[in-house]
Amino acid sequence: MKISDSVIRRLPRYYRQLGELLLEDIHKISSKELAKKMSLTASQIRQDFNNFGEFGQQGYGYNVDLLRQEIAKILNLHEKKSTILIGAGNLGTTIAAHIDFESLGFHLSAIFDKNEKLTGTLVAGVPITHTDQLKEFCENNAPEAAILCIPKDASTELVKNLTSYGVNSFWNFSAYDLHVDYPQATVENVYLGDSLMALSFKTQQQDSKINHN
Amino acid sequence: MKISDSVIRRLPRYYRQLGELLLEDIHKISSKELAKKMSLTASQIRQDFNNFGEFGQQGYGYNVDLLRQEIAKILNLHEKKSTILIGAGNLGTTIAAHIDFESLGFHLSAIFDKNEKLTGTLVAGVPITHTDQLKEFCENNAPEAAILCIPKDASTELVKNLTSYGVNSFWNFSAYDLHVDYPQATVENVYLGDSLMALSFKTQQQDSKINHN
DNA sequence: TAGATTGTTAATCGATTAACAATC
DNA sequence: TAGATTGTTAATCGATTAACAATC
Repeated sequence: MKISDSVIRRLPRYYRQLGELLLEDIHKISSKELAKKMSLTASQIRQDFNNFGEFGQQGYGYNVDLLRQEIAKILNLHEKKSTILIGAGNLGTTIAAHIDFESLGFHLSAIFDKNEKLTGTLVAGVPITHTDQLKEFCENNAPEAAILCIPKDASTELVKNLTSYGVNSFWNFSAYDLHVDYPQATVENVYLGDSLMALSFKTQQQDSKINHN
Repeated sequence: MKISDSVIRRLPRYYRQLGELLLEDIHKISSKELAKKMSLTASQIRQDFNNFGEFGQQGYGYNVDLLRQEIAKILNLHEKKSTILIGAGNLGTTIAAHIDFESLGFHLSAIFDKNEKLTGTLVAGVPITHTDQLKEFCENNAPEAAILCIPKDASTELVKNLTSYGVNSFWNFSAYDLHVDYPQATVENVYLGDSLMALSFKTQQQDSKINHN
């Protein structure tokens, strides 16, 4: 079945929210209560879940622990996908250090940078390897995913190479619309700038609303 | 008029894409051509623009420079909103250094951190101020936006204070669903983890599709 | 059992797509 | 003028919401 992008975007939110509930020692929740917490509707939540199975119990609601595990399965968080990060600059090192890959379904196997001076330096416990070794590493270790923290111009060529080495998941921070031809590839583009522009727009909208009242 | 979230999310993409076109010295484009480049439909693009005005010319298309300027106006990129960043840790300093605030409609006025050892250190040309000074700074400088790069637990209290100091735009990296009660507040939550989980899901979906063929 | 809440079907709403007159 | 392409109205599609029987 085809899962819509709207649903895909809500799945991680459910997963996070259920984690929060467990921290508060809440182990049972109804779609109505969850809806209130997440600014959704109970119908929407039940529709979302019913894309994947029946996780609740009539008259009772949902078991938080169980539901969270089910969503983890749906998101495939248990299969730790071997991942390489390319570009150990400011952004790259921060991503490496800041993201909890293991709990998100990934494992950071290697970090590459073309700057020889950085070779061997540890970032988040992973030594930086020179980009020259990229092909060999991929042939030996078959990483599934790559995180791109390199300038825009370098990305196109690199992605072409990486797909030929068998990498087909891309988490792209290069601030441009990465479009990969290979049909088996999956790309998740992150544009922090877009998010900030959206904030600019929404703030302005909010201001004008207030001034008109 | 109420602008839907779908449209808001596309506006920065248009802005970026038009910038790319200018770099390639392309100054004229039709909705059809733009649609192809952005994987949208020509109708959708024209509908989007017509929320805000008439920017094209029948029989010709759109002037890229002009259209880009119009979208900049719509996004309010020209009004440089005074902004403070809170939390000069790994993520905070990277955001400060990596984001081109000026071209996105913001101006980074100050960076705050509670660690006294960091006070005075320059990050992206801006000296770190101790959090004790936050209230005073806001009273004197009236920043409009705040970027939150602090742990989740500290956020709720901080946001409460900031709203009382008149800050009502929040760019939140604290990895939790920031929900601000104040009706005049605008929040843009960034969850890098959600994005990575979405990649995990989409990759799995892609894999199963390929295996079924 | 009675009350609650799910799973699921039906109705509604809004966003996307198609069509076409207006016009450059 | 003829061709192209917009702006805009109408049709379609898909997502959200409402309703309710099933059932715990």
